[in-house]
Amino acid sequence: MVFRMNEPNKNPPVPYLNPSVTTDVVIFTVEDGLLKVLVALRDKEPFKGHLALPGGFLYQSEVTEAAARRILKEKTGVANVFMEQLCTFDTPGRDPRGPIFSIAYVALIPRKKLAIGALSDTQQTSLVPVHKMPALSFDHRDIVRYAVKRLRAKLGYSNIAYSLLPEFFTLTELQTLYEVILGKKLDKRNFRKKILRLGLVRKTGKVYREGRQRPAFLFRFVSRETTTFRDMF
Amino acid sequence: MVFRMNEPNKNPPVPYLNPSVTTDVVIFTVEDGLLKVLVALRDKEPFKGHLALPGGFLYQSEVTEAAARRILKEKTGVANVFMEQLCTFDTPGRDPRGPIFSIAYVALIPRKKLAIGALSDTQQTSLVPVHKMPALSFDHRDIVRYAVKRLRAKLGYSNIAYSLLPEFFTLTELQTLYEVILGKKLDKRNFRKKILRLGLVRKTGKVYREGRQRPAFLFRFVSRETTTFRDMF
DNA sequence: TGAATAGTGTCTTTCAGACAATATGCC
DNA sequence: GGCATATTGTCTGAAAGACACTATTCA
Repeated sequence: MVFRMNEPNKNPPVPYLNPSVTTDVVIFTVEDGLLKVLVALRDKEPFKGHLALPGGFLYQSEVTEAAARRILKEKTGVANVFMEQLCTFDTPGRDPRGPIFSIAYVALIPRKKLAIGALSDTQQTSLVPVHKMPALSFDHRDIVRYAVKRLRAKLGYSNIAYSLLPEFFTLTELQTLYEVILGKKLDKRNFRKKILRLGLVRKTGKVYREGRQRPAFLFRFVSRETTTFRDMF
Repeated sequence: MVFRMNEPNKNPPVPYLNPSVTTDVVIFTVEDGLLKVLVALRDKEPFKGHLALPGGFLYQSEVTEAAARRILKEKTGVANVFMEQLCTFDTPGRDPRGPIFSIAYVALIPRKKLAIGALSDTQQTSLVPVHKMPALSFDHRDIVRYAVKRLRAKLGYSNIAYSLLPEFFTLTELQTLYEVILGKKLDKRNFRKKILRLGLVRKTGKVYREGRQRPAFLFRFVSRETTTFRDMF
């Protein structure tokens, strides 16, 4: 049986700090050509009715990554996606209830994998573009800003983008994804040179036909293993 | 008054997980041309008598960076040095007492700033080279390995090295520091080209005279502000 | 054959890496 | 003048960035 963690100790049995720990997840996806983050309306105090990152306290014997994956599943219906630890936030005053640490995670999910229901009003969740991030509860805006920085940085030297694409994709699709995440246009020839030199993707024999134009070759990532947070450097 | 955090809840008043949180600090310094980390003999169970990173539970109302700085002060007598958050480690089983998270920090200290007493036998601390890291308690060896990775990576694009140098230094001193941290020799001309192009250091009018050879110009970092963990990308 | 997107090559600049001779101050 | 270290430049290859035309398929 699983128990939900209690509210932070207001009257702890001993006069020591047992800081409460929450996990918050920055869930990235791409929709309508924009990099978006999933935010939810809080149904409890503090900040009831305000937007925040999905998150919550840890279950019994739960580690933070498991908690992050559970939250991800609850909010999006998705499992088995790329996720890594971002950072731990413990700035004093970040939670009005007292010292509560947030161990933040980052997840990347293709838009079409997100269950429609997960974004319905009943779930009180929505996707907001990172360039128009509204005010968020706690220090969640800082967390998102930091997550965006790291996502953009990792894009340049890792295969992190595979998480947002189907197994087979065209180089145009890949480039568009990069442009959306980086927030700027890229030169088609230079992009292809760089991507192919990195050796992360490989051309398959398949082609993609849509519309009446020339078909595009489909590529795939050589490896779907993504470096985890501990390999980041 | 400050209270020390208790041992992790063995019989918690409520059946929820309030994970205990410790802070561990990877304290880097350079000695005898080697990059070294400060480790201490544990005086308590678990792993009593074994080597571990300096660390401990949080005091009442203490945030992790404050705890890390307190631990740093206790072990080395040093304050006001560069320190940044590394990562949070919560692998199940990392602590035999149960789920105890470690929020790891990295600090850089010039060897001569380390109080001699801090390294005496009474303190049970010693400096060990990173390339000969002995077995450490908990998962501290992983933490050190990750810290080294990050230190080396940041060296290439940040002014993090300033923490290990006096305000004024020669380019030869700077190069030697880089060589020690990276664990390899660098070409003098290429190093100077790169460092000067980065724009992190600036030549001062001063010169450094020692021995009977040509004096060297002294440089200083343009800024002693180091990007913090949240600006890392 | 026209529409629409796919695919490709060159030039320039910058940077990394290999490589050695000259400059300066002190004794 | 000799010693010891400081300082400096060139060449080559790799990669980034600017830039425009040809290729292919289908309607």
